[in-house]
Amino acid sequence: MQNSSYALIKGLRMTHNNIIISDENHIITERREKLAKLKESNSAYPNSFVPDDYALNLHDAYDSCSHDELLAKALTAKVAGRMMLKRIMGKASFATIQDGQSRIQVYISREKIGEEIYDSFKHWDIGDIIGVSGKLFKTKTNELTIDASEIELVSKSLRPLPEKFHGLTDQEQCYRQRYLDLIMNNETRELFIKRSKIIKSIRDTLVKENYLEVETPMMHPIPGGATAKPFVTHHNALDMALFLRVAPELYLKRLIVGGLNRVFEINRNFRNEGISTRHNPEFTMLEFYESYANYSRMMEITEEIIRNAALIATGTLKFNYLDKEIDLEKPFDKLNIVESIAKYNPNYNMADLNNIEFLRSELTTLTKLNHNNKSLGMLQLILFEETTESKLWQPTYIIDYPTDISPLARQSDTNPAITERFELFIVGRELANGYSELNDPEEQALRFKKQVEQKDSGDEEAMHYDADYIRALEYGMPHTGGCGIGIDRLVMLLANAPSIKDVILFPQLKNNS
RNA sequence: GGGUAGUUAGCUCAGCCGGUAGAGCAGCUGGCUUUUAACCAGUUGGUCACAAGUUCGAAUCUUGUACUACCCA
Repeated sequence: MQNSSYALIKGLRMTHNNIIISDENHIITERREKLAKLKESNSAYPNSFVPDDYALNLHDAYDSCSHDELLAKALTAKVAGRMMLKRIMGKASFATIQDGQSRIQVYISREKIGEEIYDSFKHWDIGDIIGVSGKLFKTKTNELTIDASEIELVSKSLRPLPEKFHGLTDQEQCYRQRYLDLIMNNETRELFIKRSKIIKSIRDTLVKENYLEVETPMMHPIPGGATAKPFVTHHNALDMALFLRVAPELYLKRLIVGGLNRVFEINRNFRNEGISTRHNPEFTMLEFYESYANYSRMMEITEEIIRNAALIATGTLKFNYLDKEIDLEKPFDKLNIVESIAKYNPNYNMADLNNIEFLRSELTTLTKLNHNNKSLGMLQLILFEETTESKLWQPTYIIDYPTDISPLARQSDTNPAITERFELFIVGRELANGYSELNDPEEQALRFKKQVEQKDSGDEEAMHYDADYIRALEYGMPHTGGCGIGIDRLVMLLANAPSIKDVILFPQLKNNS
C-alpha cells in the first residue's frame, strides 16, 4: 500500500505527525482501499470536469415540459454534484446528485455508458462527487432526469454521510461540522443565504442614504467604545499589547471629525464574556454615524434598515418568531424607562417609580442585593431590566438612559442626569443601541476619567481614557447621531432562529477532543 | 455560576424490572433495465461519552468529570 504510515489496526491510525485519528471505521477503511485503486489508475481527483448547468435551472426550465416535448427538444445537460442517493437495479441505475442549490436525478444504463464504467459506478459511494452529461428526459413518474452518456468520478469521499432519510439532526455536530450540516440540511443553506441577503439589504439601505462603508482597526491599542471585557493579544515586532476591538465606535467618530459625514461599518466585535443562546464571543455588528443628526433621526433610519431587511428576508413585515407574531409595520413604540415599567407592570404607579426609597426596597426584594448607593436613574434602569425588558416583544425604543452608564452619549439639554440615547428591544432582546453623540471634548474627558475610576475600583468592563480620541474631538466634531445593530440577533429574528449559534456559520464551542 | 435533560454502530434510534448489545439506513456479496427513503436474499461493524464505586455480574444502579441542549442568574 502506497501510504504505509497508517496501520489499520482496530480503526486506529497514526499520521506522519503522530496524531492519532481514532474515528476510522470499516466503512472508511473500505473507501481508502477504493481510493488507493483509483490512485493507481491516476483517476482519484481529476481536475478537468466543468459543469455548464445547475439542477435548479434545469428544473425551472423543463419541469413543466411533458415527456414527449422534452424528447422532441433533445436537450443535453452537463452537471456536477454530490451523489446523495443511489438505486442499482441490475443493468441500469438511478442516482440523485446535489449541486449546491438543488438536486437532479441521473439515469445510468450499462448499455449506454459501457460495461467498464458501469461497473466502476456501482462501486462509487454516496457522498462521492460526480460529473454527468447526457440527454434530459422524463421518467414514468414524470421526474426530470439526465440519461447519462458520460459519467465520471470527480472527487472521492472517504467518510460516510449521515443517514439519507433522517439526515443530520445532532445539534452539536451541525455546529462543529457545519459543512455536513450544509450538505444534509437544506434549511441551513437557506438560512445562511438569507443572512447574506439581510446584510446586503442593510448595505443597500445605507448606501442609498449616502453613507460610506469603511473598515476600521480590529486590533486596538486602547480598547473602547463599549463597556465590555476585551480579548488581549500581543504584537511581537512592536512588542506591545493589543486588544481585539469591543466596538468600532471611537474610530468611526474620528472619521466624522475627518469630514466623512456619513459612515458605516459591518464587522466583527469581540467580547470576552460567557457563551449563551444570545452571545457568541465574536459577533457581527453594524455601526453607523451621521453628522448633523440626532438620536431621533437614528431611530428613523434604524426602523428603515430593519423593515427593508425584513422584507428581503421574509417578504412581509408581520411574521412569527417562536410562535409569537411580530409586527414591524406600525411605527415602533417609544417609551422612556419609567413609562415602559408602568405600561408593562400596572402594579407600579408613577409616583412610586420616581421615589428612590420605594425603588431601593423593591429592588432589594427582587434581586436580594443592596442598592443603597445607586442614583434614581440607575435604580429605575435595574427595575426595568428586572420587570420589563423581557416583555418587550413588539419593537420598542426605550429612550433617555442614565448618563452614568452612557459615557459616550450626549446629555439631555433639560436634564443632565439622562442622555439622548435609545435601545431597541424586539422579542425581549436588545437589538440596537444608539444616541446623539457626545461631541464636547471636555465633558468627554470627564466621562473617561469617571470610567477610569470605576476600572480602578475593580470594574473590568469600564472604559480606558483614550487621549487620542479626546484630541480628535478637540478639533471639533459636528453634532452627530450614531447607532449599532447586532446583526446576528437581527438574523435570528428574521430567520426565526432560537440560538445565535444557528446564524453563525462556525459558532464558538468548547473543545471536546 | 445554579438547575433539568441528553450522550448506545458512520447516521437515526430501541434496549434502562442488573444476566456478555439490537433495528432501519449506510457498507460488503449476490439478484434485478424507469427507480425514487427502490426492492429481495445473505453479511460485516460497538471501550454502550469518560472515570470511580456497589455487585458473582453494570449500557442499565450510585457518585464524579467532559461536552451539548433548555431554563434561571
